[in-house]
Amino acid sequence: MEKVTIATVAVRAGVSRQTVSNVINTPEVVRPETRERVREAIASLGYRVNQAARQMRTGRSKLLAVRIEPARDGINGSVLDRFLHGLTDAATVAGYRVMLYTASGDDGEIATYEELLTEYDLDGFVLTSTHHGDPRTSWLAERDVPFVTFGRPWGAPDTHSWVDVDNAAGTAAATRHLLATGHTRIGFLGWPAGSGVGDARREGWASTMAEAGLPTEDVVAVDGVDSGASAAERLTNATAVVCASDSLALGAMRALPGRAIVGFDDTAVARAVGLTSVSQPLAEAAGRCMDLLAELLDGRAPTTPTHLLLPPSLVVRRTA
Amino acid sequence: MEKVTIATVAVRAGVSRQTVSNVINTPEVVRPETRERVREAIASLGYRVNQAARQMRTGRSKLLAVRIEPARDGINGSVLDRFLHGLTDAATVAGYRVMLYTASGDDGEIATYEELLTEYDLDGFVLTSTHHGDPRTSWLAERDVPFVTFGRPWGAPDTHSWVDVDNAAGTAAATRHLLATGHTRIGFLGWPAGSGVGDARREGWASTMAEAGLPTEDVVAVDGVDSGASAAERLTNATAVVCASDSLALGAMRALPGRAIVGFDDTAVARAVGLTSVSQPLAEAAGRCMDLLAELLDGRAPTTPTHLLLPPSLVVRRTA
DNA sequence: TTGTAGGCGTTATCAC
DNA sequence: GTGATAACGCCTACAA
Repeated sequence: MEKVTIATVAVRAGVSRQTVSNVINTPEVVRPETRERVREAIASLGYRVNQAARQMRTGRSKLLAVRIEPARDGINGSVLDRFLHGLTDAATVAGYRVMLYTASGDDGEIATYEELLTEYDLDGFVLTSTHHGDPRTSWLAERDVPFVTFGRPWGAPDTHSWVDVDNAAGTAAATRHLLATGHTRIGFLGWPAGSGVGDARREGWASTMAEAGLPTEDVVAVDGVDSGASAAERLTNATAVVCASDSLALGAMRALPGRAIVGFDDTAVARAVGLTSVSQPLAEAAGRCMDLLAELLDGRAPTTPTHLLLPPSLVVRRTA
Repeated sequence: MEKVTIATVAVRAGVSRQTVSNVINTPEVVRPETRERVREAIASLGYRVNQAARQMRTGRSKLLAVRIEPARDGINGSVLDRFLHGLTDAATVAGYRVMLYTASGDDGEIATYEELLTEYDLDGFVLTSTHHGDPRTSWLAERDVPFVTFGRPWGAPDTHSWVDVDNAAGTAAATRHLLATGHTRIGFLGWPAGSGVGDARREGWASTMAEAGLPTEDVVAVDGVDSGASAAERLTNATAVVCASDSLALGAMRALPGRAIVGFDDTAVARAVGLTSVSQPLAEAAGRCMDLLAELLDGRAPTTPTHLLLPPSLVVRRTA
């Protein structure tokens, strides 16, 4: 299999290399019959552009990067997994490829940006796990590197485009479901205050309870099954519990057998044990991230950043 | 931040571009003092090679590709996740980057190989989920594309290098552990015969039982918690059950409360519910894959392919 | 040991 | 509408 370049195609179609390039990049500028002839040559030769050569000229690599994190607690690791899959799919459709990197800490990640940017000319980044005081976004923004975050910029100004899941809507839906099934003493098992995601999940439950005019009871635990179990034991009145994660929910199931429990993230664990859980639309979120990033990369992005809050859905199983 | 090329460095160090290139690629050919001067220039300018330009000349992209699969059953999705993380880490150390792709079916994957190879000049592939009648390895081998598989070539000749986890050793260890804790009637809950991995997992249990001179009892179910539960109910004599996966084990836990159960894969679910399980050394497997691939890419691979069988370990928790 | 010349495949520019 | 030319940054000859 000989190497097929734009020159090979040009010879076959009886045109110049430039005309072939035009057919690929700006077809409307080529006469239809010529265009057709070139296209046939491309197809019959199985020609494909050489991205490295193109990149040398255009400075664009058609490459995106995402960080793959160690599955922390483990239970929630699959969330990133599903997001990555969706992103890879969406990127392919949009003509991009996804590159992986690992990094420890925000500074390490920023160092990696520099490497990736100068060595591979990366076109853009998708950031996950945004958090309070996140230095990554401003670093990228200062250098005009296109990026989108999956997760809103907690505590920072909304100066870039992001996609997020409406965490509060998720726990609100869970709470409404429990109300509809007759519960009135619905507790909440959450994370310590301060994490944006965790606070939003608590808020969805709290506001729904307030609307219903019902008293609330909530406890706090670091994420984990065992810590969730011991915290749940302090929920003495509740007949039902909304939890900030499936890990906590699992703990609650153990500590409070027989009560209605709802988790968050719809992880494999939830499916396995029949735990009702709030499911994030990860594939859609990934697709939207790609859409926004593509806009940025094509220079057709609106001047004001876009913010997308996607509604999660409740997957009802045995526990509620 | 101006663009720093090899020419910038050359000017700064007062040498020719070629000398800079030599310092980077064949330092031993440059006089030590010159070398040092060039290195200082590189450091102070923050120079990094442009991979696209290098690739144009050398034909090597320093890029590897791995497929990211949709988390099938879900429970076992995290296995790939952890492997990917390890691979990304190992690749970075070896000077490579990992690119992701998705594909449906073996043919779709092969089509993707062509694209990746011609468009991005990929240096090599790491394949996962090898199976009987896998057409991917021969396609790659015929075209002399460097690759390594994580998972041995079931039913096909061992003509390429691979890394795998010794599945039989895992269930054997689980069985020995159960024997040591006093069980004699140890059943097996496995997948239908025909999958290489599943058969190996059964074999480890069966041979250990045979060595101990004990009678065996085993049932079969497609992977899943519910199917595992109903199959487990047919294990009437066993006081302990070794399972081919954590999903099946979860089913067994439900169907046979109080009996000793061991799962396989040490997924998040196992940690969450306290299931004793066989843990695969995924980070190490990924590292080995990278090592073997690097050998291949550097042309310093032995003429006969390398096969690595890594021992898993048993993580003992509450259920056994 | 160091420097010079040429070209990898593509596209932007500017003639025709 | 089409084609010639140069340039992107690097590396491999080869020459000095």
